[in-house]
Amino acid sequence: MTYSIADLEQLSGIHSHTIRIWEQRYNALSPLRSQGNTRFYDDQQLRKLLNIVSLNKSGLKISKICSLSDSEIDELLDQQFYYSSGDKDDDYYVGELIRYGLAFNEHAFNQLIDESIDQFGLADCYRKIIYPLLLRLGLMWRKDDICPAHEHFLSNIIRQKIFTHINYLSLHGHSGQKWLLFLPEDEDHDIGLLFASYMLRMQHHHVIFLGSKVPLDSIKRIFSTLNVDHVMLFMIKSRLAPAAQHYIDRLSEICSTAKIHLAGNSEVIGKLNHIDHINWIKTLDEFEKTIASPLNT
Amino acid sequence: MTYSIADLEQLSGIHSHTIRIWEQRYNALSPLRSQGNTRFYDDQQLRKLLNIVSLNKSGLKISKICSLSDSEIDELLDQQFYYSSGDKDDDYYVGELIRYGLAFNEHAFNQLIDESIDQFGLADCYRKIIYPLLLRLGLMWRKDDICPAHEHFLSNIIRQKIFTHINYLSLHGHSGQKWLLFLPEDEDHDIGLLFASYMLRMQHHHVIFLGSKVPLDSIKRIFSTLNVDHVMLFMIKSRLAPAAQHYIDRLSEICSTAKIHLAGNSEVIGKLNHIDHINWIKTLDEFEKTIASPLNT
DNA sequence: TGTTTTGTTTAAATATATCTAATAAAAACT
DNA sequence: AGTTTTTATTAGATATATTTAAACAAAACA
Repeated sequence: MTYSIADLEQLSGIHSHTIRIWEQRYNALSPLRSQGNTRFYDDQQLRKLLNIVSLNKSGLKISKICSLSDSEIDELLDQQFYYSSGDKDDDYYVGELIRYGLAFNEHAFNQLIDESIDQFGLADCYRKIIYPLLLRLGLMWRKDDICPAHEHFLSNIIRQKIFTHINYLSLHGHSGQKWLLFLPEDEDHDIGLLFASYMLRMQHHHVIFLGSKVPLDSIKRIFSTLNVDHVMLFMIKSRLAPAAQHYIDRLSEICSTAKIHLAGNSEVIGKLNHIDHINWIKTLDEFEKTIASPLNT
Repeated sequence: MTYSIADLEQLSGIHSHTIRIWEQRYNALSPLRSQGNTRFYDDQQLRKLLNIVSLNKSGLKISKICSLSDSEIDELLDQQFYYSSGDKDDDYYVGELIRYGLAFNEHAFNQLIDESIDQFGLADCYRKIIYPLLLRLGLMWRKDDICPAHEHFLSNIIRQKIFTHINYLSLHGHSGQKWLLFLPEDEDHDIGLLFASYMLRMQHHHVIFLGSKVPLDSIKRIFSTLNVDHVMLFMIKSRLAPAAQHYIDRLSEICSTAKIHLAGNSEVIGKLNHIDHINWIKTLDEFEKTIASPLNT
């Protein structure tokens, strides 16, 4: 799998011009070249760019970042994420689960996660274990400690768990409000959305779950027939500000009769304009409060 | 969402040259044009192309197809798929489920599908109802009778059901052989693969399920550590023959120590060369026979 | 405020993709 | 076998994306 500089622009939210000048000035990336001298990039390079962007957003200067060795960058990335969750037991669970995942040991993974779901309930298990696990997986991918196969293996087991618990809840009637859940066309990671679906159902809300990669045009076609009170979506990927803005503007127009709830990449969401009418969900706690006491649309 | 002619080539398996000449000679498609006169296409046009290709593969001449009206094409498409399954009850189930899906009525859908799973078991329910339902959904999308939101809604409930039943099975120990299941990077539809995972687990096989969009590079990196006996994947999308061949050749090289099982689009698979070592699974029955009596690798 | 660092804009050149049109080759039909 | 239909190949022209390089603007910093 290789990427053009335009692909990198989309995936990182950094203009191609800037990517080039970082290369020229700081040797940030070392792209491969086609016969005709056009740059192209592999996963290794994509990861490096995402790491640079991430450290840059956390305050480091580009020149500084690019002067560091790979191992120094690794350390800084660790510092960004590996603050202890405060609870040693939780950290232990996460570590063990990842160990099992890397060994593709489904049986052991299942036992441990089932045990912790039994103990804490799915909601707290997600907060304490699954969510930190997913964060760490993302970081490990960026550090090249795991490959996509590991991530797919683990996320499908987690998907299985949440789906199973949602299935138990389908006995619940819904007395609450009507929520429409989906991800934009170019987003893949639906586990957070799936968990939101679970939480809403726990509170007896009525959920229409569409999952990932739903074209906005399709939402437009069906929206008026749905009579939903709330729309919830995640924007997780890095994006160029104008693209994100355009998407949210269109969404707002299409879903003007519902309250929109937006979660995800705060770097992207933070740069949006005209979102006073949108509920930006920054933490899981905020989300729980939102759904506990029904909002007025 | 719009597509370039190169996108259409990938999605339909028809060379861009041919797409252009079909337009010139038969007015097959009516692309939009950029300022600079470059063609681009919308979902409507993509569907039309896929319909034309499908009818063409079933034996009709291009010139004939393009002389037909939209409604005549619809009829022919129906004939291609709507042969009765032989059982009126099953057809009724499928129809009702789709009705509920179009209304986003999860409760009714759940009741009916749970009832039929209780009655037939998941395996027979898949064969009689879920699989025909998915086929019909695909056809309805191509006829523009449903939009992606409907398809996402329905397929996520079905995913929920299969995941739940797989979760029950995780108590099973595995005494059988070790299977690795995944889809190529550009494939989305994982329900068939998920069902295969269920069937294998029912037979006490050991399954490593990776799901959709796994890069082959990643398979390469982990394959040697896995010691799997079997690799199973689907190729569902239309592809250009050389691209499909290249993928299978690489896969064969990477997974040379395992038996490869391939299912999906017979138009694509049928054109492959050098696949004597690959088990082409053409029907569900064939698959069941394959996994009932362990193969020698 | 002045300096450094960083990101954006411009320009002209080149690479890549697409366009039209004509011809050749292959496949299907009679 | 000959005709029709369809697909593949070629060529030159144009559109779009990428390249380098320089100048400019904005932001960060001291």
